[in-house]
Amino acid sequence: MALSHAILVTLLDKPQTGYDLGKRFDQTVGFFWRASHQQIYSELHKMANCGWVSGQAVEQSARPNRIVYEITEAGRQTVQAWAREDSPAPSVKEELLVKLFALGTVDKKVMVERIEHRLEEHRGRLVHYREVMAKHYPKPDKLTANRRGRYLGLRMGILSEETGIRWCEEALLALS
Amino acid sequence: MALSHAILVTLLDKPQTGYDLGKRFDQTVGFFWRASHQQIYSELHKMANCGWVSGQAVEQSARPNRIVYEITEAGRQTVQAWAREDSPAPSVKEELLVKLFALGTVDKKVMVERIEHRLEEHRGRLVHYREVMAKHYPKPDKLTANRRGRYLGLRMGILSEETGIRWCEEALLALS
DNA sequence: CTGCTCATGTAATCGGTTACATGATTGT
DNA sequence: ACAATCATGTAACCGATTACATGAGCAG
Repeated sequence: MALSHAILVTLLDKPQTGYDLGKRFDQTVGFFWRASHQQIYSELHKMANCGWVSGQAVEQSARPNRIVYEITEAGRQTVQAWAREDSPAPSVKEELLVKLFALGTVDKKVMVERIEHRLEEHRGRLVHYREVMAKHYPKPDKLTANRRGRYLGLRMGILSEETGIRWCEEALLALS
Repeated sequence: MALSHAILVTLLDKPQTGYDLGKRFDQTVGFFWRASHQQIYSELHKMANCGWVSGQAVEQSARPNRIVYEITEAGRQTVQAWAREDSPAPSVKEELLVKLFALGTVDKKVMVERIEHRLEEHRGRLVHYREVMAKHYPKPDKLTANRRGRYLGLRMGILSEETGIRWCEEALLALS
């Protein structure tokens, strides 16, 4: 289990529906853990069976009904125990880097284009992260524990993008 | 398909057995794409059916027989076509960062220990990468296309570890 | 009138992990 | 004596992706 924990952590904030979780995932935890809506819904059902969350249907007119999930005491304890465990090294799947290993056999022009494209993605995300930083964490020295965790996550995002940009620039230089 | 391509790329170098591939994966492409031996064997069977590789059994006395796989012309074309495609953004699963999002509810001391442990892992890998760099790429300006690709992969590894170290140090400071 | 947002789900399939199996040889 | 290395595989399971389905309301 692993996605389940990411969901529990998000539910610590406040009760949410599967739909809400899907959207928030894309903005916050999503950088470190991606999940599709199907996965989230099925995981919520499983967790409700385990008693880690409890769902409450909310009737709506002219809209599909919502099911708001709340973390239970058992769920909180699960999070605590999980946080105490050692985290496995992050799993990486970097297709672009695998392609680089075939640089002898592959058209160099195409690789340059791919790296340029990657560079643009990094730049776009970096701009976005910096905006979030300026807006939500203008003074990062005095923060509650909760917000400090999120701040550090954002810092990781910014450092990663900067490194990605530096690597792309270096790679483009080496291939020219 | 994706692991199949990582295998094909490795076979571009020279024909190899599933066992060899498993070991080389841990050293080279393995940083960007991890795979267990079971996965590699079953993938090789599939690829042999597709005609991307051809296997040749080698009898051995007092050792299990080896099956040496070679990339075929069809396999080479598959690599070419795949390299031309756009690479999806790398998928990330960073459990430690997810835990940070629960910093309000979780024991801070435990988190500090986890980050210290992560820091040591980064430092260890960085030392190793720098040794490989000094040994195999002392003069990185004049390289064949093939070796330049691998060099850039190694550079990515070094930059990532350095960034990881910087982030861990920053996080430990923020949590003290 | 086209397409997007809200909101939940099923089914099929693929990719990956874990556990189990064999059996001689070499190193500590 | 015990563990590791070489070398290949099967089977069960879990996790993730892709495709498909529904259906009202609202904006361009």
